[in-house]
Amino acid sequence: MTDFTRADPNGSTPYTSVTRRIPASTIRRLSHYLRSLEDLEGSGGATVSSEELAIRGQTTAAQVRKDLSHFGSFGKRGLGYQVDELRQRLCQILGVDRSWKVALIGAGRIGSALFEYPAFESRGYECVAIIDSDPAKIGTGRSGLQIHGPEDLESLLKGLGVELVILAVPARAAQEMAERAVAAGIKGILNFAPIRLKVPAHVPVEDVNLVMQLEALSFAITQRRSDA
Amino acid sequence: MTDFTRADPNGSTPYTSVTRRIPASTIRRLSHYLRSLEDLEGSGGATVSSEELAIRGQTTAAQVRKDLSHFGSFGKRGLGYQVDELRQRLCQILGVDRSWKVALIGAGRIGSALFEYPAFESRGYECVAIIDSDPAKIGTGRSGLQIHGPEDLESLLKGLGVELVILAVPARAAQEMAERAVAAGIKGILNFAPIRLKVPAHVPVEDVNLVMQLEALSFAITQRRSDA
DNA sequence: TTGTGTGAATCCCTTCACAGCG
DNA sequence: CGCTGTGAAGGGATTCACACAA
Repeated sequence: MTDFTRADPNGSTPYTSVTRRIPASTIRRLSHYLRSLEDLEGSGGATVSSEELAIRGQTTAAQVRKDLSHFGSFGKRGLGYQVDELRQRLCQILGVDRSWKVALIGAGRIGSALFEYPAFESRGYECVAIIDSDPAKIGTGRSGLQIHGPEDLESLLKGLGVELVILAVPARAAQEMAERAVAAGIKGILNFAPIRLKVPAHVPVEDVNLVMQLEALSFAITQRRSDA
Repeated sequence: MTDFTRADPNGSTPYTSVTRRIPASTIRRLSHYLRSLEDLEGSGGATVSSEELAIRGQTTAAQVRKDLSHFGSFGKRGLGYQVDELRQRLCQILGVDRSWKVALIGAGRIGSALFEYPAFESRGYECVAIIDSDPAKIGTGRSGLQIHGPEDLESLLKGLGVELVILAVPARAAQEMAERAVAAGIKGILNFAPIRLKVPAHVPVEDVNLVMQLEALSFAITQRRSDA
């Protein structure tokens, strides 16, 4: 469906625009590399090898080089990668060389916890609005932000130019909230509700599903047990 | 490394023990199917087709059948799957046909939020211990459980027979806590710290990395923008 | 000599297509 | 006839291996 087999004039602009389809696993690894590079900036030397990045990211040197090769060639043969330069490049690639306005929909326990997760702001994700349907919460505040009712969703998101939404509402409310957020122009959703959201293909959704991850653990443990 | 190419007498015991390597993506989909089946039990008929499960799980009918075929053949040709029977089977496979004793290490915002996440208990994950290093928290309680200091880790985990650990401590403390938990006999870790834990190969680790997921979103959005 | 960048080979997952059971 | 179960085909991602640049 929607076959974007675009002409590939290859190597046209190796830096900014990327043409080929990038595996999701590559993106996850880039996040790891970025964190490793940040660590290295404090403690390590000025350059890293793919080998070193591989060890820290629990992958292989070839994988590191292949991952990076999707976006250009950033290393020097015989030397490795300039730590600071590669870090900046990865920030660009991952789109974290800027700040993102985020709205929190659902100020329950999980939502609120996230809100003060320190790692968010350090990456430029800035919470600019909180929405919750609980009348007892509306009007009260969290770290300088007032909690609004769901009826304000459209005006808030549009008015503030929100691009990302953290959706942390009960499953039954999630689909509707997602649709309204998309209609209000948001560009991506981090979804905590344990359902598969139906949104237009151009709106990426990342699912956070803790029960599923626990199930993966109990499967792995049970599995191992029943071998042997 | 560690090549477990085991003899494959094939089809020996199609139900309980499984020999072949199962893709992680299959396990994630099984979780979805399980949830769908639970929904169906309330509202739907007594049987489902792979087609129906595929739609609800956002995959294909062939994929559903292939996923299930790793574990046996649970359907009736021409009919589909018995909803209740398949649900039970999936519970067995995922290891949620029993309860799991879970300890929470790190009672910060994220940790505490999880603790009252309703979906956990409904799947049999039972929090039996909370550990935190903050002297102000130790001795106080959360929903009937007292918070213990890190020095009690070993005795608590062993004494209570804890099998799963939710690790929600700052990155710098995570590796040490993980090692102590493993030494205390736990069997799996749900890790919220943004580092790659080094643990023995027989201890499965599931990483929850929200910053990484946000980065995946900003990448996808930026990516899309720089095409066209 | 060292360590990157990359085609080629390999491995693994998904999709296809159909035989076969109910 | 309907729908599962499954070998075979196909497509992607990882790994290999080496040419090449510093």
